Amino acid sequence: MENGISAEKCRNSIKALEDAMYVIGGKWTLRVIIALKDGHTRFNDIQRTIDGISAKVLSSVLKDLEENGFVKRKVDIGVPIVVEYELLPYAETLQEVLSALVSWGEMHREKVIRKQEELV
Amino acid sequence: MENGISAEKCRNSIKALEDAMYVIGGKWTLRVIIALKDGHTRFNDIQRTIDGISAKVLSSVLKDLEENGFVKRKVDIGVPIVVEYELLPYAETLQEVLSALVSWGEMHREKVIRKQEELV
DNA sequence: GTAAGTAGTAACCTTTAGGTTAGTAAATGA
DNA sequence: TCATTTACTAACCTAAAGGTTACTACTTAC
Repeated sequence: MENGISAEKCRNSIKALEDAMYVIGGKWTLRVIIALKDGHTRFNDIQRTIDGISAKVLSSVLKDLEENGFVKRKVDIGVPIVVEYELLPYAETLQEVLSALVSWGEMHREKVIRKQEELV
Repeated sequence: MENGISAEKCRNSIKALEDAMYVIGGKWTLRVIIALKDGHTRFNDIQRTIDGISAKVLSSVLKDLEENGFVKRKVDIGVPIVVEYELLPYAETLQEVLSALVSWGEMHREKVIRKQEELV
């Protein structure tokens, strides 16, 4: 385990893991991405879709998503002004992570439920 | 999008996602799992392996991992008492999540670096 | 005339994960 | 003999993520 190459590799994997968690590990980040995927493109629409999120938090999540290249903010200057948030292709790169997390989460929940039933 | 079945499915996926993030989303959780995978089984050994983790935090992470069925705590009553933490097979179910996160993190970092280089 | 919707921001507060320091008690090493 | 190692725990503190409330200025609907 302690030869140079594999230790280096291991450190890189950990770094990558932490980078990923930093970007998508927020409480609301993935939910906002899912809402956008689901076709909700406007601020209040997204907020209504995601139960419990506040305007302040949604605003900051959207800014982070923009900075990270997941989302484009489009402003239509009209009457009234309409702002739309559009998922960029880069968001699709998360697909594997998302589905791995979802299927693990489902599996884990079933396990937890089985365990609880055993205790009854 | 708004028919009953797919909305229900969507809500379940989100729930699963949140469950997963709740279990593995802590700052140190995945790193502790990796250290255990790497063959570090004893408390101080793990702590030395993971740069920056405190005894208090390691202790609580290990307790959570035990509760979630990832880890078994084994006590050898001898002189001195030796405690060993052993990864259970259940931890292997995380493999897909881990590798998806690592490869996404690597890809994302490269993208960020490229972007920074463009700016120079 | 007033309520509600548009997309947010400002100021403030709370919660909690995590960090810091110190200490246990017995054993080994220098 | 003094420091170090073992596996932690207790008490305390901090930072930051997130929550709450109120407000903007304009428009449409009732």
